[in-house]
Amino acid sequence: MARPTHASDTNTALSKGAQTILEVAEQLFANNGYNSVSINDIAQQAGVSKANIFHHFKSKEGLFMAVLKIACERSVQALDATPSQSPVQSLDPLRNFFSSNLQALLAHPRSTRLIQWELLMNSEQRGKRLAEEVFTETFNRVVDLVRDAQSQDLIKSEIDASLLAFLLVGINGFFFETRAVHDHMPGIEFSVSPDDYSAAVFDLLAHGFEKTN
Amino acid sequence: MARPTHASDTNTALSKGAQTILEVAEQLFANNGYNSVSINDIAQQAGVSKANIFHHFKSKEGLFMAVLKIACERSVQALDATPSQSPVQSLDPLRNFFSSNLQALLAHPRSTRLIQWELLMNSEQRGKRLAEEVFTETFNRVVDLVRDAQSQDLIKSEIDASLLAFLLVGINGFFFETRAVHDHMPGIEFSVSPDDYSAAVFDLLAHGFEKTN
DNA sequence: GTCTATAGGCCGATAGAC
DNA sequence: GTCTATCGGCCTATAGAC
Repeated sequence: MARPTHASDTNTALSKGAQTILEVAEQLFANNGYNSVSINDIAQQAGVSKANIFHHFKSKEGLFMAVLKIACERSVQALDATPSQSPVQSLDPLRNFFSSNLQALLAHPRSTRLIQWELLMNSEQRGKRLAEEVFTETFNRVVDLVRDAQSQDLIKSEIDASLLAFLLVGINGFFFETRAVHDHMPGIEFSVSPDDYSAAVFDLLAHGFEKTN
Repeated sequence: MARPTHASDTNTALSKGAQTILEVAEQLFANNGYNSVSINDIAQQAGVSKANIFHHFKSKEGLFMAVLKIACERSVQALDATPSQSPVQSLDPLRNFFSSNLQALLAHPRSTRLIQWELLMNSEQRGKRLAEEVFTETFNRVVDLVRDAQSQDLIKSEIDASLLAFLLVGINGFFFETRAVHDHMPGIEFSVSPDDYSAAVFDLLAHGFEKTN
C-alpha cells in the first residue's frame, strides 16, 4: 500500500484500525470534549496501541480535526437529504425542514455534540470555523425557505426572515442540547416525541400564543 | 485569623488573594472549560503561586465548584431582581421577564458560560446538578408566568405552558451562546440590540408569523 | 500496520521555610 | 498567607523492532 500515512484525507478508504479509532474518538470527544480525552483512553477503548494512533493520525489535534470534519460533512449531508418539494403553495417546505432538521440532530447525536463543543470553545483555532460554517449553512437554508414563503404571501412580509430562521434553527438546537435535563424537569412531556414537539412549536410560531378575544 | 482554611464557604469574607484567584479562575474556566485550564495558568494570571491556590482551595475541583456556586447564585439573584408587578392585566410580566432574562445572561457572560459548560458535560458528577437546578428554576418561573397569563385569558388555553416557557428560556439561551457567531453570519442585524431582539421575538411569538389573508 | 519502550514535559498536589 | 522546591503520575509524541 503506497498510501500516504497520516490520512488527513478522509475520502479514501481507511484501514479497519483507523476506522475503529475514528469511531471511538468521535464518541469520547463528543461526550467529554477535547482536553478531557487522552490518546491513551482512545487507544484502550479501541483495542490498539497508543503508537498506532499516531501512525494513522499525525497528532491528537489531527485526529480531532478528522473526526470533526466527518461530523460536519454528515451534518451538511443531512441538510441536503431533506425533501425540498418546490411548487407547493404552502408552508410545508418550511415545516418539513424544521421537523427533519431536528430528526437529523437526534439521529447523529455525537456529531451534533462535537459541533456544540467546538462552538462553545473560544479558541479561534482548530475547528471552530468549521463548526460555524455548518451552523451558517443550515441557517442560510432556512432563510431561503422563509423568503420563498414570504414571496408567496404565506408569511407576514414585515417579519425579518433572518430572525425567524434563527428562531427555527435555535429552537431545535436548544431542544437537543437540553435533552439530558428534560427528565429532571417537571411538566416537560413534549420531549418524549420530537415529532410532536416539532409540530406543536411550528403551530405556535405560525399562529402565535396570544388569545385574540 | 482563626478562619478555617479551604473556604468552601463562599459567604464569609475572603482574603484579597482568594478573591483574585476566584475571579481569574471564573474567567479562564468560563472561556475554556475545566480540563483545558491548569492550576498553573490560574496562578500565573492571578500573580500568585500554585501552592497558594491549594492553600485557599483544597483541590482543583474544589476551586471550580466554588466558582460555579457563585455563578449559579448570581444567576438566581438576577432571576429575583426581575420586576414582577402583579395586578396588571397584560402580557407585560411575561414580556419583562423575557427581556430581563436575556439582559441578565448578557450582563454576566462568564457565569452563563460556566453553566453552559457544565450542562454540556456528561459527567453526572461535579456541578452538573447545580447547573440543572438553575436552569430548572428559571424554567419554572416562566411556567408560572405563562399559567398566570392563561388564567387571565391572555394566552390561548390550549397551549402547553411548559412548551411556551421552554421556548422563551431556550430562545434567550440560544441567542447568548451563538453571539460569537452572529458577526460571521450574513443578514443578522437583530444581534446589535438585544432589547430589539427581545421585543421582536416576543411579538412574533405572540401574533405568529403566518399571514392570514 | 502494529507493537513495546521510552523520552521529555506538564499535571495536580504536598512539604516545609518564612 | 505566601513562597520555592519537589514528588509521582499521566500526557503527547517518537524510536525502533516485527
